[in-house]
Amino acid sequence: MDTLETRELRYFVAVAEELHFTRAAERLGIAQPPLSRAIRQLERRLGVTLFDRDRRGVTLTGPGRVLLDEARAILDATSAAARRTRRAATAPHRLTLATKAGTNHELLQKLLEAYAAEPGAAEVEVLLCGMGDQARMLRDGRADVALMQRPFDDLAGFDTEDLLTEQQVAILPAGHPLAARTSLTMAEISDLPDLPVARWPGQDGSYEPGPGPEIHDQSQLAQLIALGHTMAVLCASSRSWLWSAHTAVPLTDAPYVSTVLAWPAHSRSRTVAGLVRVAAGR
Amino acid sequence: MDTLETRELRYFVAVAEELHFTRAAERLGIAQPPLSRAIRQLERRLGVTLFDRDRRGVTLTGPGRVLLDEARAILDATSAAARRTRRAATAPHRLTLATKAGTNHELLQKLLEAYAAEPGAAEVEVLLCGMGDQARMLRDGRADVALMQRPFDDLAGFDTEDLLTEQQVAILPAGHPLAARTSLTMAEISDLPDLPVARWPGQDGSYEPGPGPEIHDQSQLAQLIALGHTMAVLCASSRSWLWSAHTAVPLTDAPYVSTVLAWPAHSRSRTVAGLVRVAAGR
DNA sequence: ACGTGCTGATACCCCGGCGGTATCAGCGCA
DNA sequence: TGCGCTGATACCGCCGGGGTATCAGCACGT
Repeated sequence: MDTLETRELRYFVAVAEELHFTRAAERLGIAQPPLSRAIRQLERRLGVTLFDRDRRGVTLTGPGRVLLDEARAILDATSAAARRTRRAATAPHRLTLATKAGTNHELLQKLLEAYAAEPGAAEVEVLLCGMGDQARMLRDGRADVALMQRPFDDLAGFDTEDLLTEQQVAILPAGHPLAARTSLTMAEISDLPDLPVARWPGQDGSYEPGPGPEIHDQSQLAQLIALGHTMAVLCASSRSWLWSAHTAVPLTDAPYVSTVLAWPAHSRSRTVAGLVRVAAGR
Repeated sequence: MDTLETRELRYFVAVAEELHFTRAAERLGIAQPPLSRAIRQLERRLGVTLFDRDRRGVTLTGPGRVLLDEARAILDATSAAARRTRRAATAPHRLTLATKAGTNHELLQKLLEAYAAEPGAAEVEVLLCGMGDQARMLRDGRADVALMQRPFDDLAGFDTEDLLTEQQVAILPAGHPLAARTSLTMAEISDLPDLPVARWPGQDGSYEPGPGPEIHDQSQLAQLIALGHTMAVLCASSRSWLWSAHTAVPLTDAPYVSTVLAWPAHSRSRTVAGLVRVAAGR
């Protein structure tokens, strides 16, 4: 009745992404006619037109866009399911925790120590990944839990446990006039001509256009701030790695940042549950 | 390679739930041999043993339990995908909002009014359901958004927007000695021999054992409290429907309750987004 | 000890459906 | 008006899912 097979969803997503049956077919490694037929069958079974095929190409209909979102999530979930099942078999007492460079290191260390002291604790493998990669790692099953930051990271679809909430601070060169202030507002530090804010790479590795220098790690950032070339807005715990050439000034109107432990919703894994229990201090 | 077909997942879940191949097969409406073969194929493809079949029946292995969680979520997601796609086609400008009896009615009314005033607002259908049903409605695609309460409802897997946070109050018969107090603690009102706390039905419609009366709606509760037979702990906005025979006393140590608007993670639906934007006051 | 009834696994067959090739049909364009 | 491109249709072959019949292990009974 309403049994969307994953094969159909794969086909549908390919067509929806290419908006071109022939190209989608060769991407899938099949011929075009079976693909056309599969999509037609899907449309007939759902009783819904998913694509408009008029002169000048193929476009998604409204319901088609809805299904595209759902199908992508389902396909992610199936490959995640396979991966997690295999990992549960090959490494039954191992837990992969994804974190990104720049999240509170002491917090993680304390968490890991506390968890290791638990009876029956699993071996925890820490996976460092780039900005925003944790969500993908969690979604596709390559990680079991992740350290993430609200409101920066997209926590939709995960269960979370708050670990720490902290203020944001502006990291300035010690010699800069604003470094003498005891607090600052976002307005005061945005668009400073002599101190453009540093730019991190996005999910795809590219940089947004802007005046600030392009950076990709913390040591680089530290160097550039010390040289007086840039500044950055980070959470208060970043103070731990500052140099004497840096000054951290609290930002009164920036949103508070929570570091949270996140894991796939409804994971009933005993190992994940154990780590979460420790993290929650219970 | 790692293409779990939904048919395989359906079969797997059936066996995992029945722990009996023959019964699972007849539940699926197929014969037992093809089912055994399908599970064997799945195990071979994953390279993982999902069931232990020894004398004395079939049991799930550790990896099997992992896959069961994942498979259930995936099957829910596929039927939700089909339902949402169909609804997007048949009622493109309609939104179903799930709420449970007892959640703040004024809040909902204000939200609906504000949304209706938006240009291009969709028609909103309000669906009243029992305790904890909203999550299922949202997950299986029968609802697009839901009003839920933290920490009571399970918000895992949803995106949320906080609407209102409020204190909890004890609703007592006006004549009761404790009704004269200006505040109470949880300890003071638990296990009162003369005022047992009322019991709501669980997800399956059954009641936990306890001394209090079994109730199933608000008017029943109001009646029983007025008669001095029971009491209840509810959020502060419940004051709006109290009678003169009721008294609400703030509970200083009960957790605050947030009424939140919840929707499926990563829903990019324009109609849902519109309602959320209004709810967020943006 | 031996049959009996239960389980799931195996063997074999059949047919529906998936994927392939060949071809058609609409449409833009030189 | 042909040419090139698109997706749709027609037809065919074969793999694989599902069926029946049967086997094999194991806990019972007497």
